[in-house]
Amino acid sequence: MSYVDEKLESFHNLCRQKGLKITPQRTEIYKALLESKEHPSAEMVFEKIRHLLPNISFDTVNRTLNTLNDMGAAFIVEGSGDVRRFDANLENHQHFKCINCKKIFDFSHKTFDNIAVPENLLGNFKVLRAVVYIEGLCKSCQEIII
Amino acid sequence: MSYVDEKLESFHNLCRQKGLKITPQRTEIYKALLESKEHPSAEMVFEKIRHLLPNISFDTVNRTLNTLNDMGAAFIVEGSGDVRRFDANLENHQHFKCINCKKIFDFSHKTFDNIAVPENLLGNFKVLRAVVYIEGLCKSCQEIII
DNA sequence: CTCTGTGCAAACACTTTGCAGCTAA
DNA sequence: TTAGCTGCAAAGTGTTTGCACAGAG
Repeated sequence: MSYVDEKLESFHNLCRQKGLKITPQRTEIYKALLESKEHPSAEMVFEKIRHLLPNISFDTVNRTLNTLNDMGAAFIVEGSGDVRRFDANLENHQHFKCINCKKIFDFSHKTFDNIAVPENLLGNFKVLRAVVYIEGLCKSCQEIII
Repeated sequence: MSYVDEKLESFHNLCRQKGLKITPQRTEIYKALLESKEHPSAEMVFEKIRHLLPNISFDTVNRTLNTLNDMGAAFIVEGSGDVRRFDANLENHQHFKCINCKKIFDFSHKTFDNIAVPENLLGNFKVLRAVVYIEGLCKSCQEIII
């Protein structure tokens, strides 16, 4: 079974477990997100799958992406301002975001996986996600802007 | 000279340096942001200063906050989704954001200041900001949601 | 058969823009 | 005086909601 098929199967299991129905839309949206490396926005996912499901509405895409985020099958990429971007890759990895072209680049730096959350926080807060996130200019934007 | 006055003076210097005019609106908006600990949104800043400048428009507040961000006197707080929140505290510190009530709590953890950016990133990207950001539930929201 | 999900449209919330008059330098 | 700034209004952009019908379980 391929990687995507495996992921799809556990996604379907997660749906069942949460009492959510497995619809072609949900499946395609999840698959599109899984296969994309660009951390797409709702709009980008919509464009990606409208040829597969010609009748799908943008709202369904948007709503479903929120559902994926709520159920934990994907998450909204951290960032400052701008449109929501989604990521179905739950493996430990970090993001570099170009503040000019808004492209998001994955990178993986062991030290940033499971960074130690300070003790005094743990007492008062329930930590759900500790994220290291880097912002700057990507190669091509550095050249353009100077 | 008080802390706020000092900050205000260097803000005014920064304005002059960038060729931006020092207007009462700009000053009050910057001051409100500086004195606030809640990482306010444009709306929150607007509410905070409208009694000082009764004729100020929301747009000026919003526009000015963007200007502060552009000129480097403040920045947009990282997060996932939601309204833009601003911070004029440029000192090293980290944020914990409650995903339920959206409150942002500052904390300071030496290890997270100036975290070492991986070498292979530095070659390809111009790093402007490396952020550690923690998301979860604050004490009161943990109790309510359960 | 039942109950959730979808598509459509409209509403919302937040942010940006254009412009005329105003004001800091 | 003259650039840049402000206030107002309007337009944009992205996201959410309400509802009837369709479709998964």
